[in-house]
Parts: sequence; structure tokens; C-alpha cells
Amino acid sequence: MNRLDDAFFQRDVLDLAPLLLGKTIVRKFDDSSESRFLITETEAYKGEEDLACHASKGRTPRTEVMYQPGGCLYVYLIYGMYWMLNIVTGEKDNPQAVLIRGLDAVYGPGRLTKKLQIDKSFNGERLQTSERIYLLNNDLKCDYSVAPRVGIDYAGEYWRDVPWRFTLKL
DNA sequence: TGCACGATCTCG
DNA sequence: GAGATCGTGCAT
Repeated sequence: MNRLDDAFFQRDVLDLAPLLLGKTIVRKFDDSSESRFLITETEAYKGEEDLACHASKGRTPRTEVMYQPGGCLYVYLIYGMYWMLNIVTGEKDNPQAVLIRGLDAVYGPGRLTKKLQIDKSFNGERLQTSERIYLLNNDLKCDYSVAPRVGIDYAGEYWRDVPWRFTLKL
């Protein structure tokens, strides 16, 4: 199994979000133990025109990381208590990201960051070179289903209903 | 300087 | 069904 590199992540978010399903996420902890999970649910957030994407506010200190070349993490706090884990995708200056919503045995984006001990210090971390978090290509072929994204009712009729949530079929 | 609100989850 | 809890963006 090889570590997924920058080139893998630097494709369009709508291509990458389903491709991430079934990939292995590895988290190495300070005590040198490690956890491995399969990614089972993702959501795509695509560019400044996507009203559900934080980059729709434009380039700000918060969204800056989404403008970096694909392959780094975008981590932010929601509801004052949960960290959300996103993988930045696409080319430089093209703000896109995939929200990791679920892993095998860990359901919910807020729960998985707690389990993996992900916090703000991971914002901007590059998956190709990080010592503590990376993804492996396990060549798992899998089918998936699509649905509208969760928790973005404010984004307006069109963006609210776009089927950009991808779930691994068991 | 203040305020409303959110890519969530838990408990009752 | 409501509360926890705080960074962010936008209004003042």
C-alpha cells in the first residue's frame, strides 16, 4: 500500500470525493501507536461559487488554506465544540475541499476528529509529507451512493440540493 | 466592539 | 427538542 501523494489530491473535488471512499486513513499518535480506518462518507465543497463552501466568502485567513494546492488539510471548529476534517483538492488558487464525514466504525464528522485527535494544529498539514497523518491507496474497488449535503440549508435552492455527498455501499 | 450563527452531537 | 460553546464574518 502506497501513500497517496499531491498529484492524487490535485484533481477536481467532484472526482476526488468519491475516489476517497474506501481509502485508508492513518493517524500516528505521539506515543507511536497508530489508528487505521477506511473512509466511508465524504462531501464535496467546490469553489467560491458554491454557497455552501466557506470559500464563497472569498479569500480570508480562515479560507486561505483552501487556496493552496490540493493535498493539505483544512481543519476548522464548528458549533464551538467540534473540529471538522477536510482535504483540500484541486489546483492552487482553486478553493475546493472534501469533508470527511465518516469512517468504518466511526460515524459523524465531529466524532471522527475526536477519535483521531484532530485539532486546529492539523490545519495546513500536508498529507504527502506528514509524520502523523496520511492516506494509503489500498486499491479497494467499491460502489457508492450519492445524496444532498448535510447541514447547509442556508446555501439556497440550488447548492442545498446538489448531490455531492458520497457514501460507501457495504 | 458587538452580534448572530454554524459542514454537530448528546442528553432527556 | 434544546443546549453546549466559540471563531468567523459582517454590521455598527
